[in-house]
This record gives sequence, structure tokens and C-alpha cells, in this order.
Amino acid sequence: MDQRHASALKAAGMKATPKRLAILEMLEAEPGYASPEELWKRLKDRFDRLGLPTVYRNLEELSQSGVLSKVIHPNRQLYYYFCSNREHHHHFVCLSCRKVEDIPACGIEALEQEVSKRNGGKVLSHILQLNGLCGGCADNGEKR
Amino acid sequence: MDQRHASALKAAGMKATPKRLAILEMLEAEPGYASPEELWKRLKDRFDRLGLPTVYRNLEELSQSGVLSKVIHPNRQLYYYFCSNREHHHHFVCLSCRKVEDIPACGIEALEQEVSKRNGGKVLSHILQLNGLCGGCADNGEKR
DNA sequence: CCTCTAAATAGAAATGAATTCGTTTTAGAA
DNA sequence: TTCTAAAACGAATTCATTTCTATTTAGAGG
Repeated sequence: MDQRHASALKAAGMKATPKRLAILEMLEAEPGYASPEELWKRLKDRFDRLGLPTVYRNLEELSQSGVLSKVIHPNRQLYYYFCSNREHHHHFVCLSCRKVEDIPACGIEALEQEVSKRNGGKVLSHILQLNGLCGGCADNGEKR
Repeated sequence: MDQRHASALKAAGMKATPKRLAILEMLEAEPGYASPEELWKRLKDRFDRLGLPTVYRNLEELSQSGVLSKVIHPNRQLYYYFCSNREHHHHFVCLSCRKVEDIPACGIEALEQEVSKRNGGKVLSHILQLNGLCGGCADNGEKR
């Protein structure tokens, strides 16, 4: 059992169940983002019983807790990835091979302040994501 | 018939059908973003026959052409809004009353260049959206 | 003003990702 | 070890969105 993941779960106020640990392990080993169904298909071998709803539920809870991140994908399906960078930052996601690269936080926090001040509203969250093709995929024009 | 919208459609290489014009009119009159089904329900009165798929199809085509914009909503349903600002910019969307406010473009273009240069990939698009509560909604704590 | 054709629409049916729900199992505190 | 709230099961369901084939129509070119 991976103590790092168990601690992360405990810190998030979640029980460290074998299935949650397996989800985290699998996603950490993943080079990019993955869909709930893909993860489920692979994890099924390791448990005699594992429901797809369990995978959905845990991925969502884990992303709520900040242990995982969610991709905003043009096809509007759910994808998650494991990102160990605990600083506030953003991502460049490859639409072809699914690789995820960190982008250091730019001036969004300042922008939030600005918007709040000027319009009187309250910014609850922001989305900043660059979509494209990573170096490798851009070269050989691959698409999936 | 609204000549502005007819021209916009022509410029986008799309036929100026009555239904497309009605969709644009209705969305322009809207104070915020709206869902395909909401628009359909209201537009049905003005046409003896109007299919929901037609509304979906047109909203998607219009947003592809840049005539309309799409909201990235946490509930993952589709919402569109009419934005006459033709400059490149971003939005603050209220999750409560659905108002949309413009945000002048920040340094994202520079960030795209940076990412391309450093990682060798190609940025095809970016998402920047601030989610929150507008002035009015933040005040009275309304939610919907 | 007609004609004609590619584009647009109808509308029923299908899709399928995501979720619900009542029951059973289990992690972990006491 | 006991006990309970949390987690998981999994079949069934939901419902927003899309597909498909037949029909209609906008608008270019006579």
C-alpha cells in the first residue's frame, strides 16, 4: 500500500480504501489523462468486484479534494489526471496523446481581484487550459 | 428580418434561414447564457414546426463560426450566449443568474507562444473563464 | 421571376456517458 | 473485537445530445 496516497486520502478526510489507492496508483502511472471507463476496465482485473459507478464517484470526490485534476475536454467527456504539483498552476493538454504539461500560474489571481473590484461580483473558480498538440504529436500529425 | 444577423450569417458562409435568425434574435435579447432546450421551448411558438435537433445543430454551427459563444459549465450541459464584442477577450459567467461579463484579453497569447517554444508543441485553443457570482447574486446569496 | 440543387430541417429513434437507489460490505475509531 | 458511518455493488435508469432518412427550402444562376 502506497503510504503517500494513503496520507493524501486521510488529509482529504477520505478513507484509504484499496480501490481508492488502486485508482490513484493507476492514474499516477498513467502518462496523461484517462477516462473513468478506461480506468475501470484496467482495474477490474485487480478486484473480483468493482463497479463503474465506484470509479466515477471516487474520481469525482478525489478531484473535489484536489488530489486529482479534471480535464475540460472538447468532447465533453470526463477525464482525470494525477498531478503532483501542489502549487497553483495550469495545464497544457494534448488532444492527441493526452499528455499533460504544467504551466506556471500566470496573472489570473490579479485578474480575479480586478473583476471582483470592478463588477462587485465574487469569482469562485477559474478555468485556464491550453489545448493543442504536444511536441511529438505536432510533428507526426497524429490525431485520435 | 435583422440585417445585421443576416450579414453575420452570410459572412460565416451560412444561409440566413428564418430559424437561424430567430435563434440569434432570441439569444441577443437574452441577458445571459441559455440552453438549447430553453431556446427551443420559446422558439416553438414562432414556428409551426421546429425540431430540437435543429436548435442544437445551429447553436453548434454558430459557435463554430464565432457568431455565438459557448459556456463551459460545471454541470457539463451546453449553454450559449450572444456576445457582440468582436475583439479577442474572455468572460466572467455568473453561475446563479447566468449573466456574462467581458474580460479584456490578458497575456494568454504570450503564454501560448511561450508554451510552444518551450515544449515544441502547438497550442490549438485555450479556455479561460472565470466562474462565480455577479454583484447582485453575491449580495443576496441567490443560487439556482 | 422561374428552376434547380446543395444546404437545412423534421422528427422519431437511438445513443451512451453518467447517475440513482436500495442493499451489502468494510475501514477504522473506540 | 465491536460497531457504525462511509464506501461499494450493480442493475436499472436517466436524459441531454446525436443520428438517420425523408422532406423542405434558401438563394445562385439563368
